[in-house]
Amino acid sequence: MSSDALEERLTLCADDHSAESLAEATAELLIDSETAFRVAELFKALSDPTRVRIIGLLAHAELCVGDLARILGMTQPAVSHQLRVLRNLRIVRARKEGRHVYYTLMDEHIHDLFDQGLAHVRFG
Amino acid sequence: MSSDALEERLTLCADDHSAESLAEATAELLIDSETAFRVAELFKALSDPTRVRIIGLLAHAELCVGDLARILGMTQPAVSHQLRVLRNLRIVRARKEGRHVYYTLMDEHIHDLFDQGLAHVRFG
DNA sequence: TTAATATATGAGCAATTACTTATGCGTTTT
DNA sequence: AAAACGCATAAGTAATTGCTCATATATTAA
Repeated sequence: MSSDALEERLTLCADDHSAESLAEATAELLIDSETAFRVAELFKALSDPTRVRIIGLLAHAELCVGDLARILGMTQPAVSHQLRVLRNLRIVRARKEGRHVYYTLMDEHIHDLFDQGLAHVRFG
Repeated sequence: MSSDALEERLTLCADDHSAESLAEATAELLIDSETAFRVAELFKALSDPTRVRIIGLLAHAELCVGDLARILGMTQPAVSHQLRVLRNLRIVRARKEGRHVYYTLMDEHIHDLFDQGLAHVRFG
């Protein structure tokens, strides 16, 4: 669902630049502020190198907090803080087992979104 | 290319938690720091509500800076600053014509990545 | 129970961010 | 030529972020 075949890409800004006619022409194109905030929030969760590496690991393996910290060479609280960010935005899911907490990615949708960003950097 | 059918998702952290065996098991899964930085940088460009709205507009229309500012109800320098962020990361492309500068999204890959994030928020 | 382990959380700090106002540069108009 | 327009940029500022160390909570072991 990348681009709609029915609609051409407009080029505005030709003659009239009044706020009224612009608002009319772009009313449906302008993303409302709540949606914009939530989209930004989702991408923000993926916008830190540490979280990128955590997601990259959890895309292929279920890991507990301590092992994530050891693999990344970071302190346990630092990793826990980042995991909380990812949990709050439903990027990862936690499964408690004894005194360990195992993390994985929430779903395939997140996996795809992440892979697409990774692919864009690797073969872009 | 979402998930590889050949590989099962591992569950580590079973018995041995030594740094050596973990490093061995996850060596290929761990994203190198430069790649992690660049992926984070890409997502960071999409992680601000103003930039999300700009990208949402440019996904459907080619617009000059002044009109973007009018549509968004923001000052022109504020929009210019965000456009520079997007330009530096090759998210948008600028086309100069007279004293106007028209912006659009760089390519369909960016369009798809953005749409996927938007869809995840809207239906998901 | 007491001690040890695994994780989560709170406070504090340096670095970053997104805006503001002021101004500079290039293009068009008169 | 000068004036007006469109955009980019610089400096400054309040708010946010990602870490640190210290501590709280929960589970298992002795």
